[in-house]
Amino acid sequence: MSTHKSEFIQTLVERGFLHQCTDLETVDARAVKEVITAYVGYDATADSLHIGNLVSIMMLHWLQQTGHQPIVLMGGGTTKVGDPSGKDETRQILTDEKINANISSIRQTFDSFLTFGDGSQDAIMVNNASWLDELAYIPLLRDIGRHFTINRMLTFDSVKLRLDREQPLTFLEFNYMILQAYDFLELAKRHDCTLQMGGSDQWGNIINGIELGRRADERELYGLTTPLITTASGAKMGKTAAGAVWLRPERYTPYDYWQFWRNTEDADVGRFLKLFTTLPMDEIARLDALQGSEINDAKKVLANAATALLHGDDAAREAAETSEKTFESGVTADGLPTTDVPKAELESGIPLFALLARAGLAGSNGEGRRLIKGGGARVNDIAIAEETAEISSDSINDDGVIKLSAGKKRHALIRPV
RNA sequence: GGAGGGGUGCCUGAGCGGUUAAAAGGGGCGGACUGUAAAUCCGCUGGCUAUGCCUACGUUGGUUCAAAUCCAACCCCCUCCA
Repeated sequence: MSTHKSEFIQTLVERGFLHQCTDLETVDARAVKEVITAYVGYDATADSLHIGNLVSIMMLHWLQQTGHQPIVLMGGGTTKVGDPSGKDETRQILTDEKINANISSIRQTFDSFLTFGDGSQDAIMVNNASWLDELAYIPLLRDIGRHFTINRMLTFDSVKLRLDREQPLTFLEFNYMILQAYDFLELAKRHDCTLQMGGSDQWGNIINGIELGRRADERELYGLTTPLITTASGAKMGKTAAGAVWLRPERYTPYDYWQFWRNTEDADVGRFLKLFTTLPMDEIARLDALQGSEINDAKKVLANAATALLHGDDAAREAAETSEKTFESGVTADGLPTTDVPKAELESGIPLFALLARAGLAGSNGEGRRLIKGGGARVNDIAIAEETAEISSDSINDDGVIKLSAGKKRHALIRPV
């Protein structure tokens, strides 16, 4: 196989971003001679994106780095309807204020990966509410609906799978692909956007946009998808006990984020370095070749690089230091999550299980008790086995805090105030 | 509109009058082994300062000493027919 002509496609391929493309040769050729404008769409259902979105964010990053223009499309309009994909959970109706607040919070994440501005290669963020809100039903049916045949819509996986499993598919959901197709057409008209990127599950929706572009406006549009990233064990990435791994620090601290990457499975390190860091390929090849416990060094590099990319160099360094102290030197690090407890309360003694719950290491007092019974609870690194043990100010260590641990990895500090 | 089937804990899914805070598996948490990895093995997995109390099997009532289990109405889902 010959290598690709454009830096953009070359980068995507060698780093493992490319799953499918509607016309790789043409996109490759165009990327050589002109600035390509491409977009990825994101829903605004929460105030933060998560690890699952990171692959496409990195792809936008490389798009810009290789000389092209990224568009971040926020689904402000589609979120108002509620994303119909997934199960038939009751959709949360979000208010406009909430959606807009979500969008501005999410925007901050993109500032870490993209350069926004007015230049030809500067990224822009747009909200599909600005056109979807104004759509009128009859004109939409007449101008857009006429280009879709039910016959064809029924062949798309998103629809077909649902029908095959004999699961209900509402008319609303059925229309979702039309709205997304419409987004692509609108972006093509407004911003001369010619490429839509997304996860492999978006393939059908992307195709629809491309077809609509050709039929409604004689535009030549392209689509490109990333593979679904799973861990080597087959688990969907980014689903941890506490829930999703969020990208906003308010939801998921830089320290936890660093730890998330540090705990990558051996088999995933090379792949993740390529996808989630911007380290040069030869450096990654060297790290990927490490064997046995040396792989831990590669994991630290991964954690440092990925955290620095999202949260900045300082935050990454701090997280690395806290981790080093906690796991390798056995020193109490002040970068751990800290809970303030009034001195007076400590004087009179607090049951350990309650303190574990307050520090967030246990979800309830009962869980705290179970943790102690199971032998996973430690105070200042000393295991406590007595379920009703009380902690008082006697436990305050030389650093003026009490260090609590749940298992080997989860630590927190109690600070008397 | 008619005829059937079904709604159980984070998820899947058993139970079909008391011994049921509810089998089993998954997931999660903890322990052992390691390298803050994987695999494996073991324990735990509703809440409550707790030999007890409270809340839970779609909703609301009822039968019963006793109901997730029986009855009624209602809500929701699925299949077939129209």
